[in-house]
Amino acid sequence: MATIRSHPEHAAGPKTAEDPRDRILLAAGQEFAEHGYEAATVRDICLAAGVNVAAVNYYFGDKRRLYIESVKHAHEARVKQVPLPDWPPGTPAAARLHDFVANMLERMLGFSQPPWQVRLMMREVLHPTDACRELVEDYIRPHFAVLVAILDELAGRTLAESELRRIALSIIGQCFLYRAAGDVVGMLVPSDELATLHTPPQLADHVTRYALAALGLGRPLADSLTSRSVPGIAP
Amino acid sequence: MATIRSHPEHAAGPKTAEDPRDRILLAAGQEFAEHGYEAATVRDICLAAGVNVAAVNYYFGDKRRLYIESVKHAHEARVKQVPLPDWPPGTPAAARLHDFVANMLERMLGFSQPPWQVRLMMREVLHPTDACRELVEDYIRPHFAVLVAILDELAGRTLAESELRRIALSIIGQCFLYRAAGDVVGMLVPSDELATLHTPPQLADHVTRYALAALGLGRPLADSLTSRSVPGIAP
DNA sequence: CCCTGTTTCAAACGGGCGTTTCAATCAACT
DNA sequence: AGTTGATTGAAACGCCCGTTTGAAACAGGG
Repeated sequence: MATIRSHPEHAAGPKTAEDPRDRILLAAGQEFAEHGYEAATVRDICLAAGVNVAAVNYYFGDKRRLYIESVKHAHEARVKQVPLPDWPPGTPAAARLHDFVANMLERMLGFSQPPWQVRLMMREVLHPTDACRELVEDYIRPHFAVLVAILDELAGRTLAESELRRIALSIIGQCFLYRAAGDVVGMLVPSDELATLHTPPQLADHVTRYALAALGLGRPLADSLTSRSVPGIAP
Repeated sequence: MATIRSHPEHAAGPKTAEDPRDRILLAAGQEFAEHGYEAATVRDICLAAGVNVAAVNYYFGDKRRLYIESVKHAHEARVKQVPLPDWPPGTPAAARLHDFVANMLERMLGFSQPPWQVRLMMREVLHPTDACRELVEDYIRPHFAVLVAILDELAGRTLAESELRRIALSIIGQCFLYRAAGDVVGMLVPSDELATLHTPPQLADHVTRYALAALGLGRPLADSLTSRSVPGIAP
């Protein structure tokens, strides 16, 4: 038995000590996020995970089920990573709106965490598959409800639920654009401006200010004083 | 041979509907829009176009060049199909803003034209390839400049260019969400509400009203509370 | 030790892909 | 008609895909 035990790397892999199943899930999430379901190959996934090609079939059955599992895995990790703020009672609705927007932008654009998880979920949002409905129910709808509640309070409970939803979607859309079409935004905006005015904190201020002004609760974006700068969120 | 019949050189009358090159471009645009570059197959494209598989190589060289040509083709067709309104001098800026938003929504969501052209361009925006930069320069940037000019006039030329760009992106983001994440929006909003309040005309009204209110030029969306202060945000 | 069930491995299978081949066909002109 | 060059067609090529195989390596209890 002169078979060469060419187990790829015992030390060079990301985390060789973990279960092969977890390593496959990690590598699959990254590959699917980067290239999409069709273009990602199980061979590349297994190479990155340091396992044999047969392992994906052994642990997950086939490529489709591996994909669904990796989406759910990334989703659950993300929920634990960036939870919504836990506002103490009495926190003003306007402050909660700003926190909510900042949280959403940080989750979508923040560099503090590996980007592939959000990229993977974005793919589901943009081109839904079987994993999408679960994602919406567990992850997106609760967040949406929180935003609607904040807006309801901000508007003094004078607006219809349908109108609140439209305003909520307007706010989400502004954040969504930067995540989904960030490359095009980068082409439309000078690069120096991009680095200074289109960062998550700056955008959170802008989106919040825009919403409050539209609701008649803040200073309008355009009046005689705004040409310089409207003070953002005071520390 | 690597010779490509890139364009029919003979000056004879173009048989528009029967030219194999055009039939391939049409079918390719639909297939690429539906399934994406990787998942679309040359065989399906040729089947739909009613030509032999060798034709795509004969006319375009390879799949990649066919893709780029089909994106440009769809783009040019779209520009001719839905041009920007030609406002007579003196048209109020607010009216032009509403027209602009309605035009953009109609172009993105309208049912009056085959949807695959916009779907194809959306793919480029969401996951740029070689064809993207050309698309931005020829198609998106001029529209963006028109929107910025409208906003500049609306704000009485008091806002910095950078601020105008941010507001413009806010407006575009709201429209973009419905196009790119329409499926998720459909899950978050009751279906009856979707059919009545989230149509292109209704959305155009909403987005315009939202922007005008934020600029302090229209009635706030929640106008019963305009006198209330906003603790925690504005000084 | 052997037996038993689980996990890993190299190799291969069948199929679909983009691409190429080359002979057949067509259109136009001499 | 014959010639020529541009198109079309059926078939095949080589490659890589997801998946399967069957045996080797491992682990634990008798």
